[in-house]
Order: sequence, then C-alpha cells, then structure tokens
Amino acid sequence: MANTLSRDSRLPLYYQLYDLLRLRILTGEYTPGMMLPTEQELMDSLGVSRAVVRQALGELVNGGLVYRQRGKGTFVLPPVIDRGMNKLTSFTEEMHQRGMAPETRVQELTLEEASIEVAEKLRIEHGTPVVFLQRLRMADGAPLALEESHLVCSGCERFLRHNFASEAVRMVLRDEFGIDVTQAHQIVRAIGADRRLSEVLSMPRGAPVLYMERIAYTAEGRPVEYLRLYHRGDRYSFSMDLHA
Amino acid sequence: MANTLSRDSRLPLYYQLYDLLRLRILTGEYTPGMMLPTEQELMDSLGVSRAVVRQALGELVNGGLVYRQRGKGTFVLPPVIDRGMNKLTSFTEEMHQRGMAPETRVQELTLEEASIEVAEKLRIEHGTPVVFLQRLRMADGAPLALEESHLVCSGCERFLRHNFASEAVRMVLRDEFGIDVTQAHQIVRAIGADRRLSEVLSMPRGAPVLYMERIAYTAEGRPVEYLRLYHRGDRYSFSMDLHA
DNA sequence: TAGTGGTCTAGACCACAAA
DNA sequence: TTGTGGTCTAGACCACTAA
Repeated sequence: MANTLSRDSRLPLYYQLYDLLRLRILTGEYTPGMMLPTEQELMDSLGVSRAVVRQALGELVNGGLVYRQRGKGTFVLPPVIDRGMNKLTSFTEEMHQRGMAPETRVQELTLEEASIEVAEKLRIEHGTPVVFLQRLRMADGAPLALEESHLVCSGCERFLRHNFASEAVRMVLRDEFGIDVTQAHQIVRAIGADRRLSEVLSMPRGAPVLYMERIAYTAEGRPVEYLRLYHRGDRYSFSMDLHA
Repeated sequence: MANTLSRDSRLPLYYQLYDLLRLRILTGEYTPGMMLPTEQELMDSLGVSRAVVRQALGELVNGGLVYRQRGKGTFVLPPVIDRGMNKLTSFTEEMHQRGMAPETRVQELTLEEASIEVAEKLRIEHGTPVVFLQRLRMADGAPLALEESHLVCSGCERFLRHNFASEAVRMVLRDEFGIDVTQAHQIVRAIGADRRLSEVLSMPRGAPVLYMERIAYTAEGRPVEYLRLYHRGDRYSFSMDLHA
C-alpha cells in the first residue's frame, strides 16, 4: 500500500479508501479472483481503524466490485456483472456511452391540467397544473424514441423558459428547483407501433416498440415525473442487473 | 420500544433490530413520512451500542424502506417504490404474485455441445457439454413465454433426471450441485414474432414480443446459465427500480 | 444552542476456513 | 492452530438542522 489517505481532506477516510481500492480494481491492478489485502493489513498500512476499512469494503460489496468470505478473505469480482441500466442516466449520456450521436427535438412544452391518469401516478389532485414535455430522441440522425413527460412542480411556469433540446429534466429540477431525483420505478413491455408512433418514429405499423412507463421520485419518495417512453425495437435495447 | 432483543439468539443483534423495525414499517405502525426513534433512543431503550443501531438502520436504507437526513432524523419511505423485478424470482413465484395460474411444458431437455455463441456467454470452451432446456410457460391456460436455457455444470447427466415441469433450475443447482445463483445480467428488447415464435406462442407473425437474454452468475461471478426468454407482448410486462 | 445523523478510534470476542 | 471476516462495545468529535 504505497498511497496514503489525507486526514485534512473534506472527503471521509472510508471514502478515500473506497476510491483507492476501486481505482485499483478498475485499472486492473487487482484482477478478478484476486484477494484484496486483509482488513488488518489495510489498517496497519494506512493507520486507520477497522471501522473505516470495513465501511470502505462494504461500499465495494454494495457496488458489486468485490465479495467477502468469512475465514478466507475479500476477493475481486469479474467486471461483466453490473453496469446495467438500473441507473438513472440522461439520454445524452446513454447515447455517448453507446458511441452514438444524440439529438433531441422538442415537440411540445406546455402547461396543462393533470388528467385523472396523470394525477394518480403523481399522487396529486386531478386538475393540478403540470408541465407536459414531448421530445423526439434521435441517434445518428434517425428517430430512436418518443418521450412524453409530465412534471409536477410549484412554479411550473419557470419550466417553460428552458430549452429541453439541450437541457436534462433532472438537471433543471436540481439546479432551478432544488429537487433531487434519486430513484424511479418503471414498467416495461413490448407493444406494436400504432399510426402515430409509426409516423413519428418512421417505422411500419405494428413494428415492435419497447415501451416504458416511469415514475421518478425524490429521496423522500415524492413523485415528481411521470414519463412514457417509446423506443424503436430494432434500434434499442437496454441491460439490467438482477440479484437474489 | 416495548420489544427487546435476545442476546442468546443465533441472529445478530443488528439483524434482530432490523427485523423489528422492518416489521413495524410493513405493518403500518410506522407510517410513511414518520420519523423513526433517534439512534440515541434506540440505544437506550434496547441497551445496545450505536454500531448495532446504525447497522440495522443501514440495512433499512439499503432496502429502500427509510432515508436519513443529517440533523433531522430517519424517516419512513412510502412503500410504492421498490418491489420491482430486479429480483431473481422463479416463474411460478412470479405468476402467483400476479394471481395467475402457472403451468410449464418441457419441450426439450438434452445434453449438447456448446456452440460458439453459448460458449462465449458462459465463458467456457467451445464444444464443452452443456444442458439445453426448452420450456413453454403458460399462464391461465394460454401460452405466455418460451424459455431456452443453457446450463454449464460438471456432471450434467444428473440434470436430465429432473422434472423441470415442476422444478426450478435455481433449486436444482442449489440442492443438487451446491451452486448458489445470486446475481444475473440481462438485455431487454422488443422484437417481432418470427414463424417459430408465432406458432409456439399462438400469436400473429410480427406481433410484439418482449425478448430477454440473461446470464446468471454465482456469488463468485462465474456464469452458470445462459437464458433466452420470449414473452408475448400482449400478456406480459415487468417492473423494475432505478436509482441515481 | 440543542439535537440529529456522519465519521472515527481502540479495543474485544466470535464463527469459519485452511493447514 | 492461525488467520480471516462478522459482530459488538464505549466512547469521541464533527456537520448539519431547527429553534
């Protein structure tokens, strides 16, 4: 253990250690199947208490990077697992990861009264004003997905001033409204393109569409967005992780 | 805090406390938005140290049941979130949860040599013997999904003796081979039914199918199953959780 | 200022795996 | 028997929230 931790850093010791170990795994310094230094070794070489070491290792376990075996040690997991799309990422980010060129066209951005369906999903009164945002998502110049978002907020009007061709909803929520979206729940199914979808996405009637219906929540569990996503089946797939 | 923890139990104190608090949330004794007892209160009333209390609360946070705010307290989350299908469950279990009557027909159960594709997914040598299991999944008497599973194992022959119309692959792996499947990674997309699928699933050619390709891993990250799932789009959807 | 959760220390004993 | 991770204690100081 050459590197050391800084006691003056604004980052907690356990987090610095977590970062250190994580880096060594991602760079291949610790390879899959390899045993990490023992807790005792980490304590001695870094001069920290066991709680710090265990908290750092716990984060690695949560992150799916290592696993622990009592009596044996802590071992690096192969990287394949994880990196699924159970993470909330922006469309632009996701496309860049896939090496595609993203582009967004805002079709509609209006204030409207929540329908019964929308109100129910967002757990608000029917008729409450919400923002409706419809966007066409393109990748490499061709339509990829249609996105319809309903947003609950106080001071909705401020939303209308933003340019959602380039801005992410989550960023606006965070920076302008101080609302952090940290979790979401979605339903996934396969449907056939109806007339509207086939036109917007330039695909034949009945062609397979990956449909997702997502509700996004704040850390406190308050719903803030009801989202409907229609992806072209021939151009889009996503991956996810499952656990016992 | 009326209840107490047992120091003789084989269960750790933090786990007993976790169970206790979890129960109170699930039964509605602690309602969403309500503040839990403070860490100090839990320490005093139960006579345990702060580490025990914090580990129990940490499990609740991981489980998505509560959230913590520094300076304020620990609060119960509304239940809606979570309970998605990011969990590995058996078909039978899943159908029961949905209130449908499951039924399974084994179409094929053979020993074969791994194709290049299968070998790559399972990270084994091309040509290694694997078990191939094809099952038709029915719900309420009608076809719901076609399932094709490739299984890596030593002593594959023992697999062929099982009746997979009623037995779950994961249970056989665990009970007969001592292999615990704890995580999986899958790709999801929408496709149109080809001739074979339209026949097996009794649906029109080109009708939307929810396709999933799953690789299941042991706790050590070794692949054990490569699974292809074709679900009728009109009869199946699944839900999942996302996080920041 | 008082009360909350966040981080950290320096110990202890235990259960389990491998030699 | 030795070494590993799992659990637990009894403290301490800090950062943040709300009054």
